Amino acid sequence: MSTQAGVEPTDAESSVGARDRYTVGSVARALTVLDTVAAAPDEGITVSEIARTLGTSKSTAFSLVRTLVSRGFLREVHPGPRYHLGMALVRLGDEATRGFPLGRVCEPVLLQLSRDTGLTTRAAISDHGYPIFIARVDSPGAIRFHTALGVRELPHTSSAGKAILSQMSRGDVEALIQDTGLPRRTRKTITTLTDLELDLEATRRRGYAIDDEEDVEGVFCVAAHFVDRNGKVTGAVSATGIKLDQSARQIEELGHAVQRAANAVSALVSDSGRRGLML
Amino acid sequence: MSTQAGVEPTDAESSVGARDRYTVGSVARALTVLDTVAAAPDEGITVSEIARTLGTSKSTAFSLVRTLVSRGFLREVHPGPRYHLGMALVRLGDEATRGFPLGRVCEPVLLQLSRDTGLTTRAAISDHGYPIFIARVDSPGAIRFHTALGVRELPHTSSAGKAILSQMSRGDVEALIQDTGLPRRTRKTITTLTDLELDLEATRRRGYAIDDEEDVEGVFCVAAHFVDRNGKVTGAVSATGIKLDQSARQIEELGHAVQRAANAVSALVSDSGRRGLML
DNA sequence: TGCTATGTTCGGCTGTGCAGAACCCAGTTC
DNA sequence: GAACTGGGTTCTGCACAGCCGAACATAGCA
Repeated sequence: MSTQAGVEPTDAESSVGARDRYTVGSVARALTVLDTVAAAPDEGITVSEIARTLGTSKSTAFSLVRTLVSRGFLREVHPGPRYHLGMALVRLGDEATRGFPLGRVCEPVLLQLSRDTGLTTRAAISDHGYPIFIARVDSPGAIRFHTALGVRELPHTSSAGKAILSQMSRGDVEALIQDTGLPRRTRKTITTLTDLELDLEATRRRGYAIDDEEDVEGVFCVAAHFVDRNGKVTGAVSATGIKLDQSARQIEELGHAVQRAANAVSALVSDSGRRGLML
Repeated sequence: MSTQAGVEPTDAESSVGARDRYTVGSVARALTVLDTVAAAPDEGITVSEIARTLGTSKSTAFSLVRTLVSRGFLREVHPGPRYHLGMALVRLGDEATRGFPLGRVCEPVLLQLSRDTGLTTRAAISDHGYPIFIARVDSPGAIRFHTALGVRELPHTSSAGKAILSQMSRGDVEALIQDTGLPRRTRKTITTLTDLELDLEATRRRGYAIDDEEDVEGVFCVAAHFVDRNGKVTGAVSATGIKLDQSARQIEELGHAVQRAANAVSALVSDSGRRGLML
């Protein structure tokens, strides 16, 4: 219950390290290189910049980069040697998604929902209450949201997160919020526990969650949770578009469409006899 | 021109190593772990198995795995600790595809083509003549091909490869075939240079390439190349389905649909003012 | 022509990552 | 239930691999 104590398990994992005595340093460094390159702007990143963010010498960063390049995890783009993520990551990423059958199961549903609504649609799995998006179908329109896959989003600012939270017990929600807090993202972000409880109650009543510019200004989002064969909440389906003063009726229609999609996913999940669908 | 000489650049990259003096061993080992896990069957792989395929001690493999797990590149699935590719690879893979804008550009076109034909559609870029698929839209139907992204396919067994080859000079094609050979995949695979030349000539005449069970038994595939703003061939669009005695008319219609899609990609590529679209 | 940025190469010291052995633990088999 | 056979985990010590720093090459800029 109380948080101030907390035995002392947070000691080692304070910084990025998480060195649990078996961590091999150079590998951890190399992985950090990958993260660094991923976070770099579109035009790529130089060895020197990598060395700076890693806090290592240029020659060390150079060796790591060369190793990653030789295996296709990074690619060198001239001029002025700049590095991008490589083909091997496309390959492994594609393969990794196969490990989450849920994503593949959702895809046709997302496709249909995207066609019906004209919006970008996504599916998230619940990682202890946090939504992690694992599948996406971009809207046919020109507007592109930079919606990353595989990252743990905040539970209280995304509609998918709130759809998941709405099905958790009050105690679990409070415990989760203890950990993560309620950081503000926009002026409309929910920042108090009572407001969150109210919103979750409303979500339960109407059957779908709404994110009205609470995560990103100008972005509107609706989501509904889905369950596995045992009724356990495993994730949510969401549709995202730009905020343009939708009428209450439009929102309701959208909400129901998303709900139908989520139900379809629930059915497909129960259907696919294979247990698994882990996480 | 001649291939037999070849200064001596193939010395070091003989085995998997490619240790160009700056390679850091433990990182290379860790990357091999990722490849190993990726190649493992769906139910995952154990530390011991990894150690065996790596040819290292259990404890070494254990350290590497722990490091990768702590960073989310692998995930542990009980019971009987088995490892799968992790969420970080989904994230980086998704991010990596952003580095190939071509993929994102193609997506709506592939979506449309998939809707029109009911088939799985893909886009490949040409890596020195070899096709590498970087985008895919699965067919809505139940049949799923295991079509991996990011892997270098054989040029002579895939329709995308032949579509690309058909636009290369005879000399370049011969040089390429010298390197890769014409390995047989099915009983219908083209295995002689003259047959290949004939097929490429036919491809040029009709404007699209056909793979009639030449790569996988029972799989039929049609592809057309696309070009960048300078007219340089940068890749191909393909549609894949099961072979079911399509009529000549049906094949022709399919071919033209794929051609239209490829032309659409060419237009979009030239259109998107940004040079880049590298590789 | 300097100046400062980059990438690249080298050699030497130190620390770390490796192997191996020992230890658990769970499931089989007799 | 004992013996056996996998698995995973822990520990120690040594050798060498991986770091750093310094030096060099090169490119852009004032």
